[in-house]
Amino acid sequence: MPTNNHTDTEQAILNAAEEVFLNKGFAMAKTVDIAKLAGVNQALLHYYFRTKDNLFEAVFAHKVQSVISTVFEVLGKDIPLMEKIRMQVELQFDFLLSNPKVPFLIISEIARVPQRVENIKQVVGKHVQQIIEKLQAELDEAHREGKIRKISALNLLVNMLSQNVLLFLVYPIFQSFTNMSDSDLKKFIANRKQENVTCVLNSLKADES
Amino acid sequence: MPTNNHTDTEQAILNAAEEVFLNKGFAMAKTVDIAKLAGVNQALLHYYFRTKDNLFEAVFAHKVQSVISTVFEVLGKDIPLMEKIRMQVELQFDFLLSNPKVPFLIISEIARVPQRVENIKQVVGKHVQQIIEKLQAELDEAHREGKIRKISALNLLVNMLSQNVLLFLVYPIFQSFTNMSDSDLKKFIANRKQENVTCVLNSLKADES
DNA sequence: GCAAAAATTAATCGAATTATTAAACAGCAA
DNA sequence: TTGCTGTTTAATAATTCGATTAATTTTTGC
Repeated sequence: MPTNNHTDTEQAILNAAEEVFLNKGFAMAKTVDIAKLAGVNQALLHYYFRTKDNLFEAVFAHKVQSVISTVFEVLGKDIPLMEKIRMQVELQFDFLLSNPKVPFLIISEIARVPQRVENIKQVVGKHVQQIIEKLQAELDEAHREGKIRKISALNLLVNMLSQNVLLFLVYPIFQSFTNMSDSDLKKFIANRKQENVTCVLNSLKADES
Repeated sequence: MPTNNHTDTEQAILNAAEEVFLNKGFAMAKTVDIAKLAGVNQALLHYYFRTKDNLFEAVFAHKVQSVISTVFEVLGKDIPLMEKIRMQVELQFDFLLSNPKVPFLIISEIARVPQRVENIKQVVGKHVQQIIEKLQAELDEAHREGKIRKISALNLLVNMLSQNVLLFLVYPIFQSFTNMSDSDLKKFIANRKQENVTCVLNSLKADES
């Protein structure tokens, strides 16, 4: 049997591991399954990563990185506030559309190892904190100009994430309960992008007296 | 060593199991831990429940039941629509406040056994479907009267659940990232109740031309 | 009180799964 | 050729964890 070079095989293992860990979480993922999916032998996992933990670590770190770099990319930019928020919601949504299982991975991993949170924070905490401060300043400014109600950046972020993330955690339940076909579901989800933008922007509207 | 009677011990085991399953999910929960937390020997779990699966089943069914009976209680009632929606959001929120780990339990269980969804549907699907239809009729009515924008009951439900549920799935991350003290976090969460009501109600406002 | 049943425990078994090693071999570069 | 890297197969050690068993204590009914 011909062989691949180092990086090809390693990448194949990583891809397989990502697939399995995303769908099962750490505890229910079997290294044998990962090996099988990667089309390699179990011993190769050991050769490249030594332990299941190491392999998971590699996958997890990569995913967290992609979340952060994608999901907060826009907020730091210099764009008009409303435009920026709309883009941010859409960007988050698109990311989730291509990575629907990532929220589950992160949540279940934090349930497994609560200390993971500190771990992540050390990598990206500073960055996130700066973005929040900048956003808060812009929100305050817009509020002073009477464009939006008074709102904390934190609450706005929670609103955005809530609207976007939960759908991808629960759509299997939804599909079943509403007897949607797969294509119906796809339409429903596609539709939620606009709905989410609307909700988030509406939540900012100045109070009516 | 003095002993408890049957129901006391059984209940102690159930309580311990609930605690552990809620925090870890099925796969990561260890029967030894449950036994230790209940203050009994591991073999007693088998004496009362025979298998880990049975024990989980008891906990899970109970939780699902409480979700359904609490969380959709108001929507069926005859109350003015806006009032009803506000109450519904608050009721969901209060439930989550007392049961913050339930969403994680349900989501992780469905990831483990996808067929669980059908299971739950058979118990409560009919009920939920009726509530959705009733709600849709009321929404259509209100739209005709120009009070709200056109919206599907399903989208409204997703909005409500999104706003309420996600917070409880991610607050550990939030707390860490924002360096909130426990009491700060408590305040923030308490505050979200009003924020969620506002968001959901705002999302219904008639479109501006 | 006493015998039978119920409750409980300690000890360990067995299955599943992960980690590890050994031996062999193919491809390739020096 | 020689030697190195990547890879495979095969086997097995180690571990984890749920399940079982057999013995012990407690409760209950008579």
